[in-house]
Amino acid sequence: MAAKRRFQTVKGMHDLGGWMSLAFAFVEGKAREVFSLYGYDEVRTPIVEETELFVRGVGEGSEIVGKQMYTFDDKKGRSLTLRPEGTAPIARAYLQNDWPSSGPQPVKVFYMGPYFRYERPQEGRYRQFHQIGAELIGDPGPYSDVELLVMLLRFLEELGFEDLEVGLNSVGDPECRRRYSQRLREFLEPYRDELGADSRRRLETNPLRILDTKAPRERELLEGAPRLRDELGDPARDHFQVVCDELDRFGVDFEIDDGLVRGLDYYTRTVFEITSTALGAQNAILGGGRYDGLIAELGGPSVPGIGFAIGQDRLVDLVLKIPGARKRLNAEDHRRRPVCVIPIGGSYRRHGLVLAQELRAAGIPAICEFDSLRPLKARLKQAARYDCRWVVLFGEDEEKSGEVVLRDFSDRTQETIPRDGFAAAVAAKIRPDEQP
RNA sequence: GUGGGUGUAGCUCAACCGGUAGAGCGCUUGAUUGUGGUUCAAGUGGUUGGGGGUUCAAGUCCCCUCACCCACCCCA
Repeated sequence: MAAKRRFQTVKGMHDLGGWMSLAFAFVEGKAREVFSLYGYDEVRTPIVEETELFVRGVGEGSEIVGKQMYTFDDKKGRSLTLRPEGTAPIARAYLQNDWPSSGPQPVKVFYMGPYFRYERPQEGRYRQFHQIGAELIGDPGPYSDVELLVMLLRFLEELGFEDLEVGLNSVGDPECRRRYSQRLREFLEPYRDELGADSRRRLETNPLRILDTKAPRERELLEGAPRLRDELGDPARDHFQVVCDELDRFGVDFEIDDGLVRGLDYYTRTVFEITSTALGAQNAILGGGRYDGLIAELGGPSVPGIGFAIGQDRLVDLVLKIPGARKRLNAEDHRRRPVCVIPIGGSYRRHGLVLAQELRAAGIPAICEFDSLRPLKARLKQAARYDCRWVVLFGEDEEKSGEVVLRDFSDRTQETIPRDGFAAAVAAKIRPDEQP
């Protein structure tokens, strides 16, 4: 009775294959390489956490906690949530595993993996998306901010990006924010009627978030608004000054963006974002900042931290748009299969298996086309589809003469070589060609 | 959550004002027996996303539903 049904991925979640998976692996490899250079270690935290972790960590008032979490009860009635972001789990791990006393200070870690947010999908925004992030926990000073940013930019450079827009701001300490929120509220109150419904609500709950509105009328109004930066207390102001000065000294091209306030409640002081105009509406490829109060909020000691999260899906989109990207990815593709072994005749299939094994033992990626009942023609076509450059043929004739046929697809030539030690001979032919 | 757009063969798309579905690519086989990427020939392909309605007749009109895409929102 069951009607034929075509299963497909859940809304907003996708299979990643072909160029996508290549680019994903490429980006991940570069992240490991570069972040390791800066002394960061990789960690992997569970994909599911206690719901309360995110409520406390990300903030009850945030959009994420408010309406975007995949939350469910397990069989014992515990409320669990698919992680919507990476920093709170890292903070949890920091406390749970007592990283402060089990390793060097400050703690430097990076991570990558899938994250989940229940939103309406669109370009660059998916329900399962992927982030690559790093966190530096335990140093309050501005030099850590600078180093983290320099590392980040180094990573992006290695990927082949030249001119990305780096936005920087300081959202100050909690006291500065409270003070400023009050001032902003007073400033906007007279224009209440000109604000959109969202902004009006934020006037009560979180006036800061009004700053990054896209509504033209609201942007106009904000032109004359007091600036958060002018409201910073001395410590926050000095901190930000050092960050800016040092970034200048490193030749980092950034822009101070007064409207840059991040959507997660835990941010303090330095916040940043890197955007690209090549991305469409979802133009932020990464964001981050300092979160000096987060660890304490989760019940730990008062320990400062700073980190960032890169939208891997968006990053990969951009990587694939870089001229020559595909060629570069192919060059780093470990999955290439240069040789295809084709045994001719049903009784030679087991020889195919053995020949292919010998090639692999010699370090040559090889596949075997076992379907010996099809015409040789069709099987050669398969070899071509696998992108193989070489084909090894072995059948009755070869067995008699103790040879194998090695065919080169690139120039349609072929030769016979002795069966014994053929893998070494093939390797010798291929290797020079393999070197870039 | 709110808008707008789109669903026809594995893929990209076509079908005038309703008349009962077509092309390219792909795939399979062949052009003498064991040789690919070109060419030629034949073949394979679809309950037009699903359900209901109007009509003599629906891919085409109406309603519902589902899915995908884009934007708002939000963020990575």
